[in-house]
Amino acid sequence: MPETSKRGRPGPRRVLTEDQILDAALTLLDTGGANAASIRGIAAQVGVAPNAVYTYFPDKAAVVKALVERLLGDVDHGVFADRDQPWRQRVESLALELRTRLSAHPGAVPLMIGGPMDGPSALTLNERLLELLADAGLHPADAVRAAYLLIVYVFGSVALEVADQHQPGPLLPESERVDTRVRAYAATPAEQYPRTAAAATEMAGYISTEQYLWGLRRVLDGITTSTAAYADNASA
Amino acid sequence: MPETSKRGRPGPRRVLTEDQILDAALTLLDTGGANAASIRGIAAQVGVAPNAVYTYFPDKAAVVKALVERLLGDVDHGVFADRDQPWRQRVESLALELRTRLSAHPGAVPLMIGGPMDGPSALTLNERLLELLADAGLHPADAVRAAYLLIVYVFGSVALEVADQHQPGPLLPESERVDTRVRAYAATPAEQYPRTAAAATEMAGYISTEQYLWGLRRVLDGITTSTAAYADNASA
DNA sequence: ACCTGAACACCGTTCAAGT
DNA sequence: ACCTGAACACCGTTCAAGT
Repeated sequence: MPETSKRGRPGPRRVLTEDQILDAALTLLDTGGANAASIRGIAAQVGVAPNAVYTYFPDKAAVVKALVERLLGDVDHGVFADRDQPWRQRVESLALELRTRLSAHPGAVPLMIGGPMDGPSALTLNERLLELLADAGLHPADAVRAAYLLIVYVFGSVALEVADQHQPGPLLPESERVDTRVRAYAATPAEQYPRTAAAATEMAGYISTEQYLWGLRRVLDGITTSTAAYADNASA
Repeated sequence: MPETSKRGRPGPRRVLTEDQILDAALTLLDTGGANAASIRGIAAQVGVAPNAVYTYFPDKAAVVKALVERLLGDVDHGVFADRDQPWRQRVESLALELRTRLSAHPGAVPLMIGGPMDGPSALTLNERLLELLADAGLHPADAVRAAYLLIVYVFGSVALEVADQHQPGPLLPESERVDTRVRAYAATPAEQYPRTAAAATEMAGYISTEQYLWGLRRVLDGITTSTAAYADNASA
């Protein structure tokens, strides 16, 4: 909340906005990885002294929290809001949208899962997911557990995917992503790890989004078979 | 590998071992959280100058890597090795063992998922999991995908659980763990997040291990219903 | 070969100014 | 009220010694 003038005289002028600071943090994150978003780096990026940042945020944790809040707030709720769509389709849309948003800023992912996601955007997302699962016919108790399972799967997948990339910077193109894992598997001695080594050839044509959706569908299958969920969709 | 004497004269003596350094790192991690394992802190802990650590490890990343390797190496393979047990039971045993090991050092969890898990212990674990799923009757291609799904679930669960705890130090006792989430949910305004707020009362008696096993079983259900896995176990 | 002191280039954060 | 320079207590890492 910028609040350009709150009372009396505004002082020698507020030369920045919170959003500019978050923009700078995101830029540093995108180019230098999770550790690049330093207070001093941000300050340099926006052209103020390091301690000027403390006029806008009480400490670095608050900057990170606000950044996470903004990123989660950017999630497009429209793609899974249509209640005429089959519920599994809606969950897949949500999961893909979330993954796309998170993958856009890999450097921010460790910051997200580094602390509790309890901001308004996270709560809203949780609320929408509970609504979706209620639409699916799940009892409230099941919906709560299922929602958490889905959150774990989505964030866990993205976190491991980001972790498997050694360098900072943008995530590799789709075609090379699972390849990181394949290469690691292929490099293992086949005598000691026969199945892992064999998996490398097995996974030759894999695409990371396919693996992501395969796992998501298994999770949805599990939820469907063990709850009162309306099984509106064949599994692929 | 300590290698007390490799050739000629050993120099003015090797006053430490790699293991002592890792012990010190773990101690700091356990008491001060993920950021407490600094090279300088470790050096102080073991009583040497900071740069002495660089005789044993090339840089901090190598220390972290060795620590992760050791923690994953501590996983007891015996608990899921028995091939006479139903395969789902064996997966549950593995998942619980892994969770116990990881939860024992919450400060190390961000370090684990902060980089690729491609050490010998991680590969061995992967190999054992592939064997287990082969025993279950899965085709190799399915086994590879299912193994990755299970890895994502286990590490994602532990990572989010650790993240939900604000303070460093040991993980809260079992009875208070999901409570952290319950409290966050209960604090939300019911008008804006009715389902999330209702979930708080729904989850009143939840135990974190129960939620963990519930999710794991849904994942196993999903794997069973969509592959050639031998369905040897009723779902709970 | 191993350890040390000293230094360099960083951090986050605080404090006493200046406007 | 907002920004600054200076400082404090930290980092990881390197380098030139000493033994």
